[in-house]
Amino acid sequence: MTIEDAEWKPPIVTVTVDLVIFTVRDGDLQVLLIDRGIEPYLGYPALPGGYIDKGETLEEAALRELHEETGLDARTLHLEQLHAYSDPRRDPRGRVITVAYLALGPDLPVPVSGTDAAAASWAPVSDALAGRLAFDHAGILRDGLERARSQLEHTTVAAAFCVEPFTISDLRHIYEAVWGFKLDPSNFRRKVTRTEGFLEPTGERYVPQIGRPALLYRRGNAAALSPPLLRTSQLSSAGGNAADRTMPLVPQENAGLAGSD
Amino acid sequence: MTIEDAEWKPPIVTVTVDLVIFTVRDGDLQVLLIDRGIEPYLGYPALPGGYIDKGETLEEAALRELHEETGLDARTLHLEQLHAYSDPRRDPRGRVITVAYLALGPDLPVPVSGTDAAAASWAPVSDALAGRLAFDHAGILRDGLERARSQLEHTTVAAAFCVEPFTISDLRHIYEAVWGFKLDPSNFRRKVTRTEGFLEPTGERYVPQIGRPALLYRRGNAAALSPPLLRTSQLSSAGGNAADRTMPLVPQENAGLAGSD
DNA sequence: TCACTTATGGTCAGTATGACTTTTACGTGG
DNA sequence: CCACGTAAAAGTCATACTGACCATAAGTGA
Repeated sequence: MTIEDAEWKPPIVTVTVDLVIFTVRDGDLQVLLIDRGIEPYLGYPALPGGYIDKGETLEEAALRELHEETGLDARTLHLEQLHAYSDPRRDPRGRVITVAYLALGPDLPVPVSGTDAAAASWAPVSDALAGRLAFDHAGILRDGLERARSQLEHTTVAAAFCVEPFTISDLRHIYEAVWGFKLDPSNFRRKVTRTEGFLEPTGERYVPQIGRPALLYRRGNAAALSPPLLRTSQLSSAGGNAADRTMPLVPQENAGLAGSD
Repeated sequence: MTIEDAEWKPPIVTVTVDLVIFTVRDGDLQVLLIDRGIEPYLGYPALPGGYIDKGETLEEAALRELHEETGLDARTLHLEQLHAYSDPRRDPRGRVITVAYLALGPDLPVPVSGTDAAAASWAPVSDALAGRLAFDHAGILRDGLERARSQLEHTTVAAAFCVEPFTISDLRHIYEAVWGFKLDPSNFRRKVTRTEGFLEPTGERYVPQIGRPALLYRRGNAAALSPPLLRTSQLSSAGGNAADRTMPLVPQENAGLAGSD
């Protein structure tokens, strides 16, 4: 932060936050999108977001937008900064830099159409990426997806997708929805139960319509998963039927080192 | 990015980039700092950085500042976005949001005092964190250190610290400097040589003053390290002498999930 | 009762790793 | 020329973790 010349006027920049809000509904990963009510990109789906207010941090702005769009707060879900996007041509109206946040939460009441939530709705990530999104939001969504997938490897955030109390199958379904392929139930159970502080048994159990009752758990207080639960070459069909194997949502992963901009 | 009211004026924000530039010199991790020539924080050490210019991306701004401070470009080193810092009180002059970048490079000619590099110099990270830094740069530096340490676990960036060609010992010294403790030479060798694409043998060898000559390598084209090279409980003394075990540079790690702001 | 479904638990081989030992290849000083 | 010191390179071995797979348990409904 070198300021050599007191007369120098820094370029005018507008700063916004955009939110990649993920949940798992009906067995697949969904993202909250709004329909843009104004130009540019009128009518296009876009990530929710907005300007930062004077005197608030980016994270506070993200939480505020989140609350406006979904009625949720930080106690219910996980929020983390994703990346800042700054292509000078990303917004035709001028110089707008956006800082994207990733929010992960359980399948909730459905977007409570808040104040300015014009038409917020959940869409499967695969659908959202197949169509067009406003601005550079497709790229932001891709980055958010990759971050979410990576976080599941190294942390216990997957539990943030679950409504407590939950079963190990519920948790496994989160992994399967986010990663896009099936996991071996037995090996998955071994991993998560042996990871100290991932799950906290409630003693209760859930009796389903069919099949053996499952034990119920709550989130533990561990944040990190070490050793990690890697998603390399997990191609198990878990039922002998290759047809129920879900395809990856995005064909190419960006496994690169450098942060893109 | 919801813009409901065309009359609404977004708050005025200034955006800067700050750089955490690491290298390994004399066996320990050093960071490039400048001495602030103006208020606020006159005379305090600070991370190099500056305003973004009109029409350039944050990454371009980071590369430009990097070049001004060190004379280096992206071909020589690794650059990635770290985090955006937005506390409204982080700069007493007003609303300044900064996006920090992490740069990793080999020990080079020394900072070429460029145009506005008032007094740029390398300082051991432990020293920098022990003293005071301008603004919130201590926190940024801590985050950069943690990111660098983590990157060494999962990627091959450590090679970005080495001048080609290099020996496996050179590479191991990078890990030891960044992580702050010694590694077992034999196990380290096994890991890096068996990781496809990490090292590319040159066929040449380096004949040192003492000891057996070492083979020389160049960077391979692999970016990811899987399985990762974890730094958990690596407490080997590598020579039987506990005294040469380096202490961690920072006592407490922030291993949390959520992005801080 | 059996059939069906899912949860839970166990086996076993292959891989990766930490701790440790052994051998190799230099320069150097007797 | 040889013993010595040093560090690289290579090997050993027990343990941990994982993927693939098999077995049993605990419910519901016919």
